[in-house]
Amino acid sequence: MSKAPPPKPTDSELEILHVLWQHGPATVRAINDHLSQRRQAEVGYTTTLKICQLMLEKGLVRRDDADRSHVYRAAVREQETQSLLLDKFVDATFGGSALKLVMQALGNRQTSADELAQIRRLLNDIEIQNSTPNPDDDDRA
Amino acid sequence: MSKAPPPKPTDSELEILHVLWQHGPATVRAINDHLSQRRQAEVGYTTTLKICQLMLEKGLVRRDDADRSHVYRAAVREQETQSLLLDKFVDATFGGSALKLVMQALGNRQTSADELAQIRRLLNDIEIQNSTPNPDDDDRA
DNA sequence: TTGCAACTACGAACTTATTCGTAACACCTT
DNA sequence: AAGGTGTTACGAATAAGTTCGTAGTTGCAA
Repeated sequence: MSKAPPPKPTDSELEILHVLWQHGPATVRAINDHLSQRRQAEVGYTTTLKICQLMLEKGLVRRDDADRSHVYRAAVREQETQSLLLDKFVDATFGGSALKLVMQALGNRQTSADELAQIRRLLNDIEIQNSTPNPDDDDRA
Repeated sequence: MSKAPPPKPTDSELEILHVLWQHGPATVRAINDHLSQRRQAEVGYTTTLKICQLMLEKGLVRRDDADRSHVYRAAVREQETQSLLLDKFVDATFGGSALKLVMQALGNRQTSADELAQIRRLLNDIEIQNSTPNPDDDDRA
């Protein structure tokens, strides 16, 4: 038992992570510019700075402070973070049933033929995996 | 423009809504019992009461106060509420892409053959609807 | 070298959500 | 009628997240 995993990011933190995932390492200035563009209203510079500092303490980002303008980069992967948030959301909103969530997401929404095809492909992959159990499976546990 | 729609429920409020959706109208006592069972720890009775009162003000529940023990019932539908929360979640976590969410939900998770079949059925239904546009569509908008 | 501009650190105000204590009230039993 | 039990109403403490002002520092330009 050495290090605790990074906690669930808050909404504001997630917004900053999106910027870092999409554009790579960035200064607070750059992050703040992206944020201000993404939203309707301007975001206070020190607000963004503060959140970056909090995220650093939580281990959600790392920073390079060699230069005067520190450069922040994501310390958590996009997929893993989304998966973590998804788990909590499924539990809270759909009583833990990922199936209900998927049905709702597909049903109450405009989904293009292309997207449907992608999902079909994924479904096929999953069924192939299910029907041909890999003897090496215990390696990945 | 007459009445504002009920707002997004918080986590605690959602937990109470789950109880009401599942068991129908209930007193605070009954709700609190369900909540205490569902969680590991006991929930304070007045805590549950307070949240019910706040939900009443927000329009998330209605209540019948004819008897001394008021009876609360959900004022919002399960599906609509889940859809509302899902929208926000998809925006915040997956940048608005429901496809990414579905892929993640199916990919990073154990999904049974039965569930996969259900999704396939839904996919078929959607494609049929897409290919045979219904002239009555504007009735449902 | 002086002063301006940009940056970091820090604290405080504000908001929202959660939890619970206490008071007041009604009903029932004795 | 008195007292106990269960209920509602309300206020307050706490916690987490967000926002921003201010102070202090650094580097650069005039």
